[in-house]
Amino acid sequence: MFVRITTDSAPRPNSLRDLGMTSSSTTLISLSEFSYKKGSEVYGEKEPADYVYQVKSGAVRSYKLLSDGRRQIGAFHLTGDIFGLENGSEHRFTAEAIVDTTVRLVKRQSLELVAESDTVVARNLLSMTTNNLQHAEDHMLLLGRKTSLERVAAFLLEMDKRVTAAGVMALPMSRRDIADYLGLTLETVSRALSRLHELGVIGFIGNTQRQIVLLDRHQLASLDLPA
Amino acid sequence: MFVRITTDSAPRPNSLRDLGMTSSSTTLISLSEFSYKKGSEVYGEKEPADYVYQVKSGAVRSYKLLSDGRRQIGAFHLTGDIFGLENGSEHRFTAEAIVDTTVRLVKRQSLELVAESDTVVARNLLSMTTNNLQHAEDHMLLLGRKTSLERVAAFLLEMDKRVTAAGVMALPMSRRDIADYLGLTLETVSRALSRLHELGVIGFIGNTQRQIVLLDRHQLASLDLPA
DNA sequence: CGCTAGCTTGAGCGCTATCAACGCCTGTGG
DNA sequence: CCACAGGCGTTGATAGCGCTCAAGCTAGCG
Repeated sequence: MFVRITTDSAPRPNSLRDLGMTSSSTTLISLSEFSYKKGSEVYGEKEPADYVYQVKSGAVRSYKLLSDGRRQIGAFHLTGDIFGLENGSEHRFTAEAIVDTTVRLVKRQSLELVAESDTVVARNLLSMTTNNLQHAEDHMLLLGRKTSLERVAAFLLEMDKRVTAAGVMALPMSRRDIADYLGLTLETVSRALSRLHELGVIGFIGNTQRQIVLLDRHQLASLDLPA
Repeated sequence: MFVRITTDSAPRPNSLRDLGMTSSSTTLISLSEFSYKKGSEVYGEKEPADYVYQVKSGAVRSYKLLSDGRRQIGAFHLTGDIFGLENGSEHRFTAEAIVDTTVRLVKRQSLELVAESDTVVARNLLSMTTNNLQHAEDHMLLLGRKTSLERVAAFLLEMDKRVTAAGVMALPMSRRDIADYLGLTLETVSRALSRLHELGVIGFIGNTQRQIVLLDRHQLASLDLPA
């Protein structure tokens, strides 16, 4: 079955290999792997975008910095996510490993070469870009118009869809990362989480505070988008 | 000369006609025109995205609403801008005419049909989507991390690039529209503009306050991005 | 075992929102 | 031609949400 980009439910290509190999093209895309230690940079803003990446294991943050150090994280990339796909020749974010991370990577140029002749690959590229755009559009609404509690609730629901295993969310990122993703300070994020805990909406597991159980998704959703 | 999407300076296709006609395809894309009165809706969020639009004259705002009325404007579309290009089947924003507006429109399906066989058109679609993505990414930084003065300064500089004629910016949108674009209230926008006026950075022309002269672009830029 | 990084919590402050009053311009109808 | 209403913008007073500064706690690690 072929992906139809004309529907909202079009699945995004879920691996770099898929991107290249569903193609009828005979061109082979070379895949390699690379590992980054916690905190190290995968690429920097304005650097030439020579590679496209997929998280094999670990987690990555993409962010922009202002000259005085204010940081806005645009996205978190978790296992399976593809990132670093730019259309121009330069990266528009800095990407950093949040924890020890292994990525697969392909040369961007080889991808473009295939896309040139292969409609399926080209459509997948457009589809991925559109998914990124949609995420950014939703995030603008959050950043521009939501309260701190709504932002944190929305964050938990988003992560729930992506990292929950056996009912427990294991967050790789720190409070500061969450804060810079949500346009808040780490203290405000911490207070919101405490409040959700008091309300019985979430629970913590273990002594690190990064394992969270969603006890009441319905109430969480109503906090995200109030009646 | 063909557009190369591999460069940052790739010009965006600047008309719907271009999108269809630079193509080697023999398929004809039917162009029609339609006019909207000030304040009327071009399309609503979640409506099927059957057409793609280009502003012939006037101005359009694209926004999302929360259930309690909070509004986030994602973009302003001015003369020449193409909007309503969704990759899914539904619009993700509501689009409204800010002033009396005339648009050109094409059926989305016909565009997709051409893109199917025509690499140039397909690349232009990707290029336009990427431009929208880049704008959204920059706007996330603004909404998440900039002060009110920085936001207004950034807004003026952005509009300056797009609507300035003979040194005067004629803004079609109200203070409330600007506020909902910048994630502020209209009072805060008004105060920021007054402050910029006091500082001698901008001037007003006429008795409507929508004609603005940038007296000191350099200072404005330094207010947008402080050292 | 002490040190550091990360998280929580408290106290106080400041920026932006809220509420309100007012002015100006425009359109409308007497 | 004038009176009036409504839309839009500005400005002031006050409030409140989230930020800043600070202290203290815990876990992990050398």
